[in-house]
Amino acid sequence: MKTEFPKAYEPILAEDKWYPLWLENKIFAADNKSEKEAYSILMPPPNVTGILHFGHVLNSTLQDIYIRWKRMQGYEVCWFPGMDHAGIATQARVEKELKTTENLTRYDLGRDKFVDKVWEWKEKYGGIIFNQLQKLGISTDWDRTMFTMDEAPSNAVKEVFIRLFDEGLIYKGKRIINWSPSAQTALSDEEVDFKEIQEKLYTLRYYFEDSDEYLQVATVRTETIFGDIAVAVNPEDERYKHLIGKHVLVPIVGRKVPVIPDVHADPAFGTGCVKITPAHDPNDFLVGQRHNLEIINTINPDATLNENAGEFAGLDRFDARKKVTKKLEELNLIEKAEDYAHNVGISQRGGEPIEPLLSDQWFVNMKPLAAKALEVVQNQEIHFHPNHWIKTYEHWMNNIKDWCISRQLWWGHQIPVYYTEDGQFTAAIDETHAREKLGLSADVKLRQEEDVLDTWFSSWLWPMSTMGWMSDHNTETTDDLNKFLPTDLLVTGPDIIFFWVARMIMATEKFKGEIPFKDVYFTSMIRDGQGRKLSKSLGNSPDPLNIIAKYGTDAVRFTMIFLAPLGQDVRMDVDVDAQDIPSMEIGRNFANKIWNAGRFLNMKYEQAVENNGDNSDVVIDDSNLTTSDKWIRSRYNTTIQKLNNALTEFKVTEYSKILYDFIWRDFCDWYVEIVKIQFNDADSNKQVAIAKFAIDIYEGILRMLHPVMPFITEELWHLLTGKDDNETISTQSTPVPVDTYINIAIEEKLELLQNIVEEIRKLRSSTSIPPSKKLPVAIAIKDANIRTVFDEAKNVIAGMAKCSEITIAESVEKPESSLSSVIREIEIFVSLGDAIDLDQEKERLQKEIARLEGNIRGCEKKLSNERFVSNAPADVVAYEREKLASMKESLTKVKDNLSSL
RNA sequence: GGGCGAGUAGCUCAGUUGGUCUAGAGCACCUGCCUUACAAGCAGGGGGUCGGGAGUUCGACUCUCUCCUCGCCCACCA
Repeated sequence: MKTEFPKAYEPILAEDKWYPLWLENKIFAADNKSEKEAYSILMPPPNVTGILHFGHVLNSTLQDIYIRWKRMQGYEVCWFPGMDHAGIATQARVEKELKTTENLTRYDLGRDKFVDKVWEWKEKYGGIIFNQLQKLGISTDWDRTMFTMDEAPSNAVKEVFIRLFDEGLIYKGKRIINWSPSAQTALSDEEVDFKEIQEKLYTLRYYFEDSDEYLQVATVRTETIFGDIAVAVNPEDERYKHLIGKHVLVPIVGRKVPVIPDVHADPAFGTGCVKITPAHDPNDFLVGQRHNLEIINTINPDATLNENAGEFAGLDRFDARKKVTKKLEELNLIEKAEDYAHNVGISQRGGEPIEPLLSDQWFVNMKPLAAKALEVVQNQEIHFHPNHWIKTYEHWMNNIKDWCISRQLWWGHQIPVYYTEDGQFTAAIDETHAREKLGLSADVKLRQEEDVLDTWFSSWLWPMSTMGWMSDHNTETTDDLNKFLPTDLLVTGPDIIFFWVARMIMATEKFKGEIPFKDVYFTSMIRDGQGRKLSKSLGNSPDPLNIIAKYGTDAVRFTMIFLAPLGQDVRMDVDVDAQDIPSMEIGRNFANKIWNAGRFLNMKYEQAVENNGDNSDVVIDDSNLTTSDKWIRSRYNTTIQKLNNALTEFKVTEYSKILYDFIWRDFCDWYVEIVKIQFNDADSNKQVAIAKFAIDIYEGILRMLHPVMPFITEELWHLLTGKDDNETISTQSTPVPVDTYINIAIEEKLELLQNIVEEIRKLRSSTSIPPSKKLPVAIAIKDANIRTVFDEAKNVIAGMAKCSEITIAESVEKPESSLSSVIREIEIFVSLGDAIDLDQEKERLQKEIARLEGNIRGCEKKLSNERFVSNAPADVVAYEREKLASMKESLTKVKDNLSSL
């Protein structure tokens, strides 16, 4: 029966068919009790608000390649999927929706009802990205999908908080933190980006009491003068030394403040005098602590000025700045105003300038956690790819600061701290335990801390909590933890090396005494044709699903890998209007090439069976293989080795390029063409064997290719093997290289044969003879070994190079009216008859003579250099000698050919 | 200011420990081909003083120094 084999690969059919079958047959399900060696990956949990972008495509494809490759190698594979509750982003999203649909704020609803709303939202929209990820064909164990707010990981979060609290590593403190006025919450240092902004730098006059004399003090933020408590000068600054201890009046406010000595004042900057506002500047806060200064808070959490700002109270900080500046002008208290470019901290979340704000927050003392985490990376227990990220990691670890973990949000893990009315507090899993810890009776009223934890506080436990650690406050170990921790690979962007990678290492070392993963693969950044990062706000990011619909999942996966070298950004031309990325043609064309090769081999096989019956028991062994067959078998096995090495070394782009070159060049361009010729030449009873041999290699190609192109390989594998739909290539073994099949000598001989074929084509193409016209060709080969191979492959050469007849001999007389060429001492003659253009041929040969003479001169010069001959390795010298002799021999032949014209 | 990465054909990039490199591939370009697997294809071709300079070496795209350009990260600017 004929196999139904469409002319072109139609991705959508394969994708829609196989993914549901894989799920149904539980191909991706992991067994933590399996005897097989484990291989596991944690998916970086996408945000619950997230939608698929090309970063996910690259990242997921990389993970899937390793997961599928290891699965085929016989490992017990587990890919843990998960989703992140993304505190600020999600809360903001739901608040916005609440506003537009019901015109309500979260305060209108109250905490409990608002949190219920977020859960509702999550149930409705939260899974979108998982459906999108499934379109990528990724083989995660979906049954293990976990959400950071689920009960099990939430319990782990509580447990860790309590342990760190009890150990004194979590503490509450009044500090200057990064405040996001739009989100009304504190942010960690890592959540603040610095941007250069043009503003005015005002130099203000701080008059001495009862004097016309004044100090010049520069500031951008005139609205902060209400919090001024001192003016600092550098203790070494000769200009001001004598003024230390005197007092000046804060403009407008009129408050008498001291001139104090502090190194914070840089004599080289501005006037060398700096106003000190401890409540609104981190450095000023430190100055304040050193000099025991009062702290006057003048800004509200919503970034309006408070009652300490007098007539300016209630104004927004930026509005207030304008009005205060105007007033200062009116009072003639501004010495000068200059344009000034400086860096301003911007909230990664809201995009507005952060406000340094003094408030009570919770912190983790990170120093004690960093030492071990630094060690395991430095001693290569954990490998970074590319390796150079170690330096960035070391720098951060060595300068680690306390982590501000409290957020003034409602969506997140509420901090498990309980307060009594008289201010005692402790961390506990619930009120009962808290009372116990504080030694209180059951009727004492407690209040839970209202703040929630930074989202990353759950993320850093991910390696443990996904596997059930402390899921019930009790379970230190589980089958998953025993089997799959440490995980093998983490694939993520270098932008979260501090947010996530470093902290996972710290937490897993601290609480489990293990590394969380063995290898970390840092992905490339995807950029558009102009080098800009793909982003929603720039409008240069097409929906990957549209691209997939256009080119097919496998094509997109392959192209991404093909274009994304380890450690370097990827540039792709992007047409957002057309929702197109033209370079995806690379993968699509490749998929089509693979498809058609399969279609052709299948056709030949069926043709052979039709002609001769299914004599598939014909033995295929060295006795009936041609040199060409042995060549492709050698190339195939070499390729398997190279692929394994590439993946082992995390050179995934190389893996894709090796596949591309081998399949397209070696297999399709040469071997399939050779098969055509051998098939036609063969006795009819050998045709089945010829087709089968080629199909066997092709089937191995499919298995090599499956990790990156799962759908087309599954489809073709079934078409060729006729297996039941419930079987899958996913669980077949990866090809294992057979060393004895690798034969470099044969590879070299075939390469020479290819060169000769190419040379004949080249000679032909310089003429006006139609490509379909066959011409007589004669080849002179002195080397008997090579001649034997060429003799055997006579018909192959003839077919590939369009020869009407072909003569191969030790030496041949140059035929009349022929073009000639010499390749590695092998002479080729193509007879043209009347069509020959003698002048053109003479010119060509003269050029060749000049080229050879030039090379010979270079070679001779090298060899006549005493120091080269004595210093260079013997084999290099020998090679040069051989090359020289060969070129001289060739030169003689070309000269003879010229003179015979 | 500190650190990291990159500069090779018009574009995107390979180039393993310095010597089979007369520096490769894909796309783009030019010339032929609808050769019954594939025009999403086949065959052939043009195109680069490997960012500049210096050094080490018999020999440098590859190592060292230096300069220039671009990108990223960290720190910090009253």
